[in-house]
Amino acid sequence: MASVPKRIRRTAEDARRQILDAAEARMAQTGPAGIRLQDVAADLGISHPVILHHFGSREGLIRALTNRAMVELKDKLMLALHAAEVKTENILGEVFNAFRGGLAQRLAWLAVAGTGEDHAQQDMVTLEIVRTVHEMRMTVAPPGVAIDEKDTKSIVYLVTATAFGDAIFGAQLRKRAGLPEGAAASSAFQLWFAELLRRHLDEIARPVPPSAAGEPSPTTTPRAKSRLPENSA
Amino acid sequence: MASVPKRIRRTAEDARRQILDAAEARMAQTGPAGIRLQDVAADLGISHPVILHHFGSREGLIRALTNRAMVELKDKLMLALHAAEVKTENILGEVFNAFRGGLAQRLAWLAVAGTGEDHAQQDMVTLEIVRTVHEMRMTVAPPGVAIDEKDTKSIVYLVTATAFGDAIFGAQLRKRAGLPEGAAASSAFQLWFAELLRRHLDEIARPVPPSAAGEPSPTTTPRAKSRLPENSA
DNA sequence: AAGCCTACTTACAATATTGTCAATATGGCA
DNA sequence: TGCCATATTGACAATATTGTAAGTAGGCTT
Repeated sequence: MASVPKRIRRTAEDARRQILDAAEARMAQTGPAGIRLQDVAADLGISHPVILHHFGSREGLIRALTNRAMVELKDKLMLALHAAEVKTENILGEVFNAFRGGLAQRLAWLAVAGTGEDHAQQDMVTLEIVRTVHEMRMTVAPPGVAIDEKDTKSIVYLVTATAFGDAIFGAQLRKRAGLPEGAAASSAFQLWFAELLRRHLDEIARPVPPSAAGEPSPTTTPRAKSRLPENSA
Repeated sequence: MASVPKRIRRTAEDARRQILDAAEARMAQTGPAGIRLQDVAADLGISHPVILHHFGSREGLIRALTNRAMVELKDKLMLALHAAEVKTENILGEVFNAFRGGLAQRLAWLAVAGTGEDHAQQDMVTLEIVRTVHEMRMTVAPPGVAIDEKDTKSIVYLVTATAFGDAIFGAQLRKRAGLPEGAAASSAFQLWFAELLRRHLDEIARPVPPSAAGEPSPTTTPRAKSRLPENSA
């Protein structure tokens, strides 16, 4: 009768991974407030001090969760960027794909749930992303076209902010704005946004004589003013 | 000695307003988790059951907070739209101004903090915004150009999502992406984004023959496909 | 097979936080 | 001036949740 094993002893690595998985799943359902040690432990069939044993505190769990999400984002982005290779047209689509699967929403929630300290890991990941994107852009750029690193940083910023905003408020805003819901709608928005961005990239890639930085004629297609504004201060 | 009034008796309206102000201020400092009845009450020098008396529950307080923020957003947007009037160039700048002062961040936090029910008020506000924006666009549009309401809805969605993403992750992302911080940086980003959007609006305003709705040629400048994608499903 | 490391458990502590209830006093109003 | 509605208070209840401590047991090494 008592063939039920009283205890399952995992390796520390396995335990950590399973706990992170459970916490992630719970957060996906109930939002960041749903990460309660007792509940997460219950989902795994363990007692909640196990979580404290492996992560030190609830904050430690959230930190680990955030770090893992950041690494996942980085890996997906790197994969996407290298998959697109020189085919510039597809890069943006690949990048948007990297944010899919609730990853952006997870990161957004974690950013709100966290108390906001110890961003060392996240900072490193972000810098690596910016660096890689910039190298990609310089590789792709036709000779004679200088890519401003500020421009890369701004693009990374815009894409990230938009993806996050879309992830958090997507469902609510779409419903309230009267747009259809579901994955198709989000995908359609991403296509539209990618098109918008690609237009900017096309203009960057076009070499402009340095003296022609005047005002764009508003009636014709505004092709000048392609660079991002120089951030003063 | 005891000239200190033992009790200050406010009107119900005043009490509600003061409580909302205090909760708002506290949230601005400590995030959405900082809205604790005891702390908010302490800031006002009252006891925490007063809050429960006026708002029923903590959820009620957060609902009221959200509603007030939504109304504030609506008022600011309406003011901005009517201030810009027919001058299309400035509309986007005005709209971005409406999101300033931490309003977007407040709304974003509230969206995360709330349990997500009873969106009636917010839905009404959103619909009114969409309706007003659409009327503005139809007024401004040159004769012979039909403005698709789906396009308006998508634009409202994009602007809102981006403003929210910028509000939540702005500071963090800017720092991590290596962009300068401060109001100037945010303003520069808003200028750049407004420019991006204006380009889209310019293309919309250009009347297209209805038969030219085919596939865009990928190699040349993608000038077709200017409308937002039709959302299937 | 013995022993050790440590993952795991049970029980408990500590605290914070929302919410209830009866009593009080305050300002308007008759 | 006296009454009344209700804003406000203080004390208490209920519960949830993080964290601690000491002991137990599982599996790997020797």
